[in-house]
Amino acid sequence: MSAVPDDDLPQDLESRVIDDHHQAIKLWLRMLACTTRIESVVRNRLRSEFATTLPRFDLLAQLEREPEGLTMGELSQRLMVTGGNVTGVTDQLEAEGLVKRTPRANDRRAFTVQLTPAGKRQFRRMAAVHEQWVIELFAGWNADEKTQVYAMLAGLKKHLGGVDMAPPRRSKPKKETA
Amino acid sequence: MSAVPDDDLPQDLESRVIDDHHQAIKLWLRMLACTTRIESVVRNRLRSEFATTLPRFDLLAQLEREPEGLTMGELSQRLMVTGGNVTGVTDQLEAEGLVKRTPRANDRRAFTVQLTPAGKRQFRRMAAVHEQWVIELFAGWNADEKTQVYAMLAGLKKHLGGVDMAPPRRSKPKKETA
DNA sequence: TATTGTTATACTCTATAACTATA
DNA sequence: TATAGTTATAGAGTATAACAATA
Repeated sequence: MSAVPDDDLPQDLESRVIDDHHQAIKLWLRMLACTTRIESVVRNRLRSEFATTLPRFDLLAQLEREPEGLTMGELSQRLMVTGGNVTGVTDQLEAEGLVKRTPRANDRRAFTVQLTPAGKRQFRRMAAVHEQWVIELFAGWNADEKTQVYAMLAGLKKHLGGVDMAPPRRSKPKKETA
Repeated sequence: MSAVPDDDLPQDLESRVIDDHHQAIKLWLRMLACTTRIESVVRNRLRSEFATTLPRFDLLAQLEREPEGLTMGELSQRLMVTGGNVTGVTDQLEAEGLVKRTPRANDRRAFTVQLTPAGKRQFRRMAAVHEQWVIELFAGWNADEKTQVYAMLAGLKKHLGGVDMAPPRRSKPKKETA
């Protein structure tokens, strides 16, 4: 049926490739298949092993590296989600005793959010296991391959930083905000 | 603040790296940052340019490469989502006139789902633009780099096929299902 | 008036499970 | 009894917008 039998797993998103030889698309679909799979394994394991989610884990990770704490706004920026979401996740973590909000002396609108001692312990426990998972998931690559891809991704990431959400003009450029 | 200034974008998920030198974790976070960014650009543009979503686009793509059509169950497998979701997406696309369900002669429980002529036209229009986006997003890599990563990802993907959702036993192996 | 954070709401995406109609 | 598909429901994850308190 398909003119391109490809080489491995047939029944996943990568098979979205039509019958073409378009390098970028094929690369993208394969890369997406890998990250989707890894992310899904991590999410599942975080849920079954620690009854938590990736956004919660990420929030704790941000706090772990800032012992001084962060404001809600700073968390929102770093996690790249809107403020309402940070409020919700923080509420949950605070109810579980893993983080605490402390009013700021100089600006009574803002809080400092920090890990509690229990939060620190819990996060470190999770982070250690999480790292083993990632090591396991990337065992398909040896150290050299990992280093190589890591270096290449730096270039891609830098490029992506300059790409706009809005598509580039395909028809008349129309004076470009004149 | 952070002992590892890293090299580029400071305020995103990659900054989830703590101050360690753990190769696999650093690689994973950088890879995730890239794919998240690309996926988010694609989702946004699909919405703003074509008022559609990635799952809808993916379903159309599956049908486009199978002119004979697919059953709901086959779509479910290929898109790696449960049946109820396929029903929902198919309902929407059918309402928009892009796909059609045809009862099967031999098994009256099942349908053949196919693109309508309008669906074919619409998908091809979207696919062409989508490919340009992906080319633009991967312009940070030259042809050699793309080829190299594509090849390496094959190995990673193959490895991931053998990784279980459940974490490997970390304590007593306990007879391993005897 | 602008900013910090919260609340309310809604939509996408996905899963599970009960259900219908065939087989 | 098993299978194909649907329906109903729930929950994660995210966004927008109106709002309160403070700056």
